[in-house]
This record gives sequence, structure tokens and C-alpha cells, in this order.
Amino acid sequence: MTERAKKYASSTDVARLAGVSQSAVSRTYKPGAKVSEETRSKVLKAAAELDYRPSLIPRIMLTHRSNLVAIVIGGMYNPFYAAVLERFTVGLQDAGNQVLLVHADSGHSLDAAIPKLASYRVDAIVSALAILSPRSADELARFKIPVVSFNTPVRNEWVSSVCCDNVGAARALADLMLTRGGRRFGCISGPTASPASDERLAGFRTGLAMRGIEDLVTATADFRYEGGREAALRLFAAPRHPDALFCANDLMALGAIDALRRDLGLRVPEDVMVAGFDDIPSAAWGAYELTTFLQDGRRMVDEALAILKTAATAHGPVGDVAVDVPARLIERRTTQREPA
Amino acid sequence: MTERAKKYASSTDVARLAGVSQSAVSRTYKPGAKVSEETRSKVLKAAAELDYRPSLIPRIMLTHRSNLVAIVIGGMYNPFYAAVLERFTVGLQDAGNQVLLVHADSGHSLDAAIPKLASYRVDAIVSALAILSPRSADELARFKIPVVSFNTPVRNEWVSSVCCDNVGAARALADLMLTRGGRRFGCISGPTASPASDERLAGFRTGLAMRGIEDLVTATADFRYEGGREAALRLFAAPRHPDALFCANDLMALGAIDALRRDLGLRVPEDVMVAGFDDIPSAAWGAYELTTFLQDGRRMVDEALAILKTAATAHGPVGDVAVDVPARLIERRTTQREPA
DNA sequence: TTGTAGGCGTTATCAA
DNA sequence: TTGATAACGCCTACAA
Repeated sequence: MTERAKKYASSTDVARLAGVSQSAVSRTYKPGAKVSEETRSKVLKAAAELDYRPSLIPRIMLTHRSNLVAIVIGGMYNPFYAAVLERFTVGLQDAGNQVLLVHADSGHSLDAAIPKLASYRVDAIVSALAILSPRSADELARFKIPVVSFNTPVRNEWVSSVCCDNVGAARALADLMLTRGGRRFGCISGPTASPASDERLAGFRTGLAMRGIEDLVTATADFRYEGGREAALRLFAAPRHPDALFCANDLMALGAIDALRRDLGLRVPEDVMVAGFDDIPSAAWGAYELTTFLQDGRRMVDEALAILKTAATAHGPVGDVAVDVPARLIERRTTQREPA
Repeated sequence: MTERAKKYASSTDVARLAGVSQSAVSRTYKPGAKVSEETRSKVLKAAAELDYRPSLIPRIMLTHRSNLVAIVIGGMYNPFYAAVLERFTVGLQDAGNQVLLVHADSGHSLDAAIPKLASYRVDAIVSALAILSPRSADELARFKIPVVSFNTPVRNEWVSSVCCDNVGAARALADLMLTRGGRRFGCISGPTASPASDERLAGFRTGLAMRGIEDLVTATADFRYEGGREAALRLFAAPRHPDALFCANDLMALGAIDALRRDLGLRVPEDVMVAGFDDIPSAAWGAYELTTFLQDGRRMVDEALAILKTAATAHGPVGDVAVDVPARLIERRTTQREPA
């Protein structure tokens, strides 16, 4: 009856066929086992015949560890996050974990996903989501699952964060643009409620203020190329437009550049300087050569993995760690301008 | 002793605290249950106190279904595959599945990952890997796990495939380039042993041959921007270079365009026409406006999901299905040329 | 070295 | 409506 649904052979099946006990089978597959050559070969023969693969599921019940780590992510359209996801996956696989991928594009869908993850008994969660609110973080903490928040500075007893120094970087960019002769400044930020974008905008504003500039025109977009393009068109509709534009990520910056050059007939960097954030591969492409900040994704992932490793061996909560990775300015052509 | 390792409360814990039987707890969490209001509230109260989340792990043992679907992928640097991964993830989540993400960048690492997946008792596997060999496919079939191969036309009893019509598309492109006045043809293909790239090259060659053109200079690259750029530099080192260049994917085409324009001072499309394959977002960017083929990732994913759904309800093998999705030509600026 | 027995956290069955 | 009981597949004593 239930035979029909049965897909995998069990160790009991193998034992029966091999004419040994179930524990003999179990021992055959345990690294430091004490099994006679004879038993072992009988078992392996039967196992091959039945295509037996030991199941890890019962082990999860016994040990309370699944070796499953969930990665919650939204916006893989951004190559920076695609690369981060790939690095996490490789790193976790190398450490003997499996990755449970969860897509969430809003705080709401995140909340919906959490109980599922708890039901699968994941060992830890990585949130590479720009929208982890403190409230969601508290919700997460209730499940007593270690969490690493990537690029969103929330933390509590169970939640740690790995961020890059958005404020400092954006401030440094303000300096650079002033040095390069910028006079009127503009900024295209990400969606409201994106902490990373907020920090970048705030840092830019501070950097300008420190040099006595208070004027800053801004537009909001959605972190995508098209959004950046349209935001630039809006921002540059007025006759007295900026001559230095900071975009909260590279994709929007590339869209803005194309808007300026192709739709508005402006030269970059001669008429308008542009800078982005992330250093995605296309920022370096010959058609753009965009000045940007390298978010050191590799190092950020490594830091996150280190936190997870600690969490895996600890018995209690190991949250409240905050790692800040500096961003490195990569100056390319889009800000290379002789001061007027 | 083992208390220390115990992280989650079990239904037995809840039952004890609530003063009811374990089955009562189980029923409380079962949708169509018959529990008295009184019992239910006692249970929920105790559960809240203990932060209880029912575990899905035992259910996997009982039902032989994990609701886990593995996605094996390599090369998320290509936005086309990043988008495919995202669509798969969303689609599977909507269908009540969870996604196990596996990164594999070679046939070898794929082989290494398979037994792990079998141990986690995944219900199905999606291979979005350009390197699934028939041998690997047979290996997969041994585990009796339904497999959908994305863009690689292998199949057997347990393996189905969803591909796009690479040959037909590339042949149509040859026609177009001839119509636009192409005289000398070049092609930058992907790594050897990539079936998709092989088919595209073969189709292009066939299309040319049908119009009496046998000459075709080729170079091989790695599907990435930089690789395309370098391959173009090699291909155009000779004095008599192509005036029509087909690249096996968009990323390489964009690299080739920048090589032609910026390193070699050639005009695209006036001096050289260029076309790619995939229709990734950056192909449409203002700086390039690349002619390409839209691989309908959305539809391909939907077809794959449909196969998986069938597999989920069937009892035996459901492989050997082959779906072919047509590719649609998107002609943009890089082939817009007046015939000489 | 082997086999027997108990338990991990659920669900399903059956009797109360 | 409830509670006891037997699985599911494996691991770990413990006894033979």
C-alpha cells in the first residue's frame, strides 16, 4: 500500500537483502566504523542493487542540526547581490552546509517565510535583504535561530550584521566631487526604507555640508537601471541642473548616464559628473567607466561566514556582533574632470 | 545532557505544559482538525510560551516527500541565469516547495553534489547548468529523482529538458546579417562542451551555408564580458576582419562591442554588425542597443515547473519530455545598417 | 564484530 | 473529541 509511495530504499531494506542487521548497514556507512570486511561487502552489494542512499533526515531529528542555512534574498537583478549569493553558496557548501534559498521582495513576504524556515529547522539564516526591519529582526529572534543581516544594521541577541561603511564612503565622494569642481549637486536614492540608501544619502549630504554646501536636489528610484534613467530625466528637467550626480547604486548610475548622454545630450563627465556604489562588473565596461565604491562582497561574505561558524559551535545566542567593512573608492572616467 | 543541544520545543513539550496529549497538539496544527476550542486554546497558550514551531522533518520520513527541490546552477554572473534562478525560486515557493540551491561550475562538482541531494531526499532537481553531460544524466537517473535540464538537451527515463531553439534562432540571424549586407562573418562561441553554444554556432554556420557562405572565423571565450572583449581583439587583429559578428551570448557581445569601438576605433554597426543571445537587460541599454534573441526565460521556467508538477503527482518516472521554446529576434541598433 | 532495543518528532489509526 | 500506539529511517547504547 504505502509501498507505492516509497521511493528510496532504507537501511532496513538493504539489511534484509544482505542478510544482516539494520545496524550493520548503519555502521557500514559510518566513517569510524567497526565492521568486518565480509559484512561490509555484503552490505555494499545489496546497497548497490537497491540504489541505497542513507537519508540525512533522521539524523536531523537526532542531532537537532540540519546543516541547512537559509539565505533570504531579493533583487537578484542587481549583479552585486547575485555575486554575493554565489559566494555565500560556495562558502557554505565548502563548510559542509546546504543552502535553502528564499526569495522575499518585501518585509511582508519575509515574515511569511520565517515560520517555514523554522519548520525546516534551519541552523541559521542569512538575510541579504535591503528591508530587514527591527521588527522583523525581533520576530526572527523569537525562533532562536542565528541570523546574519547583510548590509542592514539591525541587531539583537540573535541577529548580527555585516555592513559596509556607507556613510564614510558617501562623505568621501562628496569631497572628491568638490575637488573635481562640482558646484551643484544631485542625488538619486533608492526606495525609502532602504537603510543602505539612506546612509549613503546622509553621508553625501554630510560631506557637502562640511564644505559649506547645503543645496542638494534629490530623486528617488528603485535601484534599477530604468529607474535611474527616469529619475535622471526628472532631475535634469529644470534648466539649472546639477553638475555632479551621486546615485545610491551602480545600476541607477548607469541608467542616469545613458539618460544624460543620449536623451539630454549632455557630456559625462564634462557637463555632469556621475558616481555610483557597488562596483558591479558593468561599472567598469568601456562604454561607462563609472566612478564608484567597491563594496568588498568577498570580504563581507567571509565575515558573515565566520559569524555563522561561531554560531554553529556555540550553545547560546551569539548575536549582536556588528562588522563594518570599509568601501574603497574606485575613480574612473565619470568623475575625471579638470576643475573649472 | 542532551538538553543542552535541544533547541526547539517539541509537541510533547507543549503537550506536557498544556496538560493534554501529544496527539492533541498535533491536531491543533492540522488544518482540517477536530479539536475543542478549549483544548486548542490551552495548546496555543503553551505553544506560545515555548515558542513552538511544528517540525516538518518527521513528516518527510512518513510521507517520503520533502517538498524540497534542488536547483543546480553555475554562472550567476550572467543576468539571464540570475533571473531564471529568481523565477524558479518564486514559482517553487508559490507551489509550496522550498529551494535547495547548489552551485556547481563543472561536471565534476555536479557529480559531487548529487549524493548529497539524494541524502536530503529532494523531490526533484532542476539543472540550470550548461554542462550536464549524458553521463551525469545517467548518474542522476540512478537515484530515481525527477530532473529537468534547463537549456541542455539531455534526457532519459528520469530526465526531461526545456530548451530554447538555439539552432533555428542562429540560422535566422545569419539571414538577417546577410540581408543587412554582411560579407565576412565571425563568431565568438562559448567554452567547448557547452551544448547551447555549440548549437548556436552550428545554426549560424548552417544559415550562412544555405546562402552559399562557407567562410566563418571563430574564437572561443568563456561567456563573460572580458572574455568577449579579448576574443574580439584576437579576431580583429588580422587586417581583413569580419564585418558581421555573432556572439553566443550577450555578455560576450557587449565586451566585443567595447573592444571594437574603444580599442580598435571601429564603428558599430557601420563597420561591424554585432548580435548576441539572451536579451539580458544591459543589451537594451542606451550605450549598446544590442540586437539579440530573447530567450523567454519566463516561459521556459513555467514549462519546467509544469513538468515538475507532473512529476510530483506521478508515481513512476516521468522523464524524456522535451520542450522547445522558440527564441524571438530583437533587432536593435547594432545590426541596423544600410546594405552596401 | 554483531544484533537487539529504544528513541528522535511527527502523523495516522483505532479504541475509549 | 480525546489519548494511546505504531510507524517512518536512522543512530547509539548495550548485550551477546
